[in-house]
Amino acid sequence: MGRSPCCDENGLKKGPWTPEEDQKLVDYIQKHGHRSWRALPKLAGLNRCGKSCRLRWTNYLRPDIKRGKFSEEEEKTILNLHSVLGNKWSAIASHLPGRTDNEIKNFWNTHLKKKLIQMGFDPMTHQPRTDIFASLPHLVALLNLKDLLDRHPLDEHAMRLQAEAIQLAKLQYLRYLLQSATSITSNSYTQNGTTDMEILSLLSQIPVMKETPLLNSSQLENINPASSNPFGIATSQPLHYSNLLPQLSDPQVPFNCQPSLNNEMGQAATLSAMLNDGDNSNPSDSSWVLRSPTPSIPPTVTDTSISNNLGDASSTSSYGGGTSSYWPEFFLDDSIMHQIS
DNA sequence: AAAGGTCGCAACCGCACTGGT
DNA sequence: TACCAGTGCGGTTGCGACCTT
Repeated sequence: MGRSPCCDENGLKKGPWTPEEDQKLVDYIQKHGHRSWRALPKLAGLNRCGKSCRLRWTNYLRPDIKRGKFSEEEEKTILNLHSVLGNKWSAIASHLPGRTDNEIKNFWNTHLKKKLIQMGFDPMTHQPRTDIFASLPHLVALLNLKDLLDRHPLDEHAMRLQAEAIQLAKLQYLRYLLQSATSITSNSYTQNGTTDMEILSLLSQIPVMKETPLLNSSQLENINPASSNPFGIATSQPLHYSNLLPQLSDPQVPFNCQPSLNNEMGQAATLSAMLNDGDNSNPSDSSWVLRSPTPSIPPTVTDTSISNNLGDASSTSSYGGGTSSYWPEFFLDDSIMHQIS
């Protein structure tokens, strides 16, 4: 309020800076500093507004700026800090010497955000997306692709990549089941307006996986809100996951490994065990150990493998490729991955 | 080889907020 | 309290590089 825009004067140059302009700005700041950005352009002999000079200096010309690609370490730092700080780019930049907030923002918007979305994580919450219905058609296509590939075997490398993608699809699928079980108990419409019948229609398109059946047809039918959910609990009653997770009260299970009511993966693990083997819900089973929210060992599924399977070979990052200390919350232990597969 | 499309990045715009006077 | 300069941020644009057809 009560403040005039800094760039409302006519005749001031905009757009890309020339090397001559850069030199003028650098020379002036090195000699006199930048006490007043508004006065600086005239004093430095530049036909620019003060704000433009400030941005050019802080985002490009500052001598301590580091240019070039972000390292894997920087990428992990950004992901970690963003999960805590959100879009506080300057705060994040303060932990990355030589990087500007604008540079980090651009890197986030062009790379990291896409990567998280591609992997099924909400880029704002860093948790598995709850609007899984939105990506369900994508997963259906993925599973149909597997069905196709089963009939047309690939070489060993391609098959390994395909298997990783299928594992991820299964995880997404389990999350979907949990989400649907919850939403079914409260509302027949999901957040994005998808009806349960539409979801069932999509589910019916998923080919049966002979070697690793996740659900048989009757279990699929049980998702129908008109009958009951996969837990065999009347849908008119809310789900109480604590009833399904006796290990919650097991003092031998480390606190950060105990799935809470909000821990989707804990619920997914429970469900996966129930679906794969009705008697396999023994809480003392070592495979129940879950990753803490900041696991030291990342999962084996890489974005590269996923993108390869999805036909997008543009992403080559090694995110989650073996040394990352960052991972969105609630990812499954390898042993659970084995249970699922 | 050329045209069109896509992507990544630097830079800009507008607004909100903070702190000093 | 009002004004002003500086700063932070989300959103957007322009353009060059690269890719695809």
